[in-house]
Amino acid sequence: MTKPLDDKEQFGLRLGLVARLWRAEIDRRLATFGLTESRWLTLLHLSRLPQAATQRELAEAVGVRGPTLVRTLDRLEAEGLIERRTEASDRRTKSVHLRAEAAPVLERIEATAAAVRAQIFSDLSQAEVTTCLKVLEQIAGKLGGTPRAMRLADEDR
Amino acid sequence: MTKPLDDKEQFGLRLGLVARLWRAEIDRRLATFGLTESRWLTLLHLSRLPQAATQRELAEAVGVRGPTLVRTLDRLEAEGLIERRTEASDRRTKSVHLRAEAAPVLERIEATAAAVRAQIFSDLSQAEVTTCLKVLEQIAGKLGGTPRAMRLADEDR
DNA sequence: AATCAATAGATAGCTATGTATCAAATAGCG
DNA sequence: CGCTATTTGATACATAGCTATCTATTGATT
Repeated sequence: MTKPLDDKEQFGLRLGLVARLWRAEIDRRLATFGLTESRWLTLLHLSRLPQAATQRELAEAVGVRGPTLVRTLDRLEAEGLIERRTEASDRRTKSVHLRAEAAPVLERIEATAAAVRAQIFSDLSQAEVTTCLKVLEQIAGKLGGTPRAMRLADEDR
Repeated sequence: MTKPLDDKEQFGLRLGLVARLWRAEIDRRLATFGLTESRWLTLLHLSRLPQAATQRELAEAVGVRGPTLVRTLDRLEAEGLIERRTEASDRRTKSVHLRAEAAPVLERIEATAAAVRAQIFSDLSQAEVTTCLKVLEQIAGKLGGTPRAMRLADEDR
């Protein structure tokens, strides 16, 4: 009949579900501002990267592939929040810049992200969060996908 | 270039990233069998639900919305792995059944899932996994109620 | 200098997820 | 009985992820 799943058997499914729920919650809260996860995440990373970051660097920071970022940037550019500039030093690259119009949007993003975190972590200890994060990082390592942020430090290969 | 985000700020991004990596690993391993996550996950739940489960029940178990399941079932049905039957008792509903052709596929799925788990959890203690799972459960609870699939799993303990 | 390999970004096509909406069937209420 | 609300599954459309492939540019080798 129905066989119960142990902790490890449940893990993958639960992980996928929580990731989807989290995304949906953010989408719901930021929808009135015309923002979805891919957009706000891109803006947030952009605001925290050094100026004149290239699309490739930004894609690594966000954790998506090039083509995915291209479409996200297309939208953000159409909305007037960012702009792409061709650099003289290497005309293949385009640096991505926040426009002034993005400032209030970023404020809203920061506030919303903080509110969601407050809701999500209210009953969890720092130790639990840290342990869970460590588990996630180790899993990422096993899956050949070292988080992009860490690979940026390496810079070789 | 380092990430100026603390543990909790990183959490959502890391969660989404690991969920995507996990899915990609499964996709890679099962691709030669014409299976993607949505398909094998659906088959797996179907094999663990009581016979004559309706599409609605199956969607809740898998953790997706109706339209998503409809399309997954369309493919599985086209591949001859499942069949939909209209029930006389309520002609709105359709019960979903595994066909005999699905048996070897399910065997393959179970074996692959076990192999992936072995790879992923090899360096993690049971305590860490349990803590992480507990965190995920609490987050799921905060985010719009307990996921239905989990309630089903919990019920048969 | 010319040629070939590598890199950055863009495009196309696939899969998959979601919301909104629809038709059909059922259930409930007057 | 007849009207309305609810439920079930299907469809349409939008967002977003991926790989494969294309163009332009750069770099390296001969």
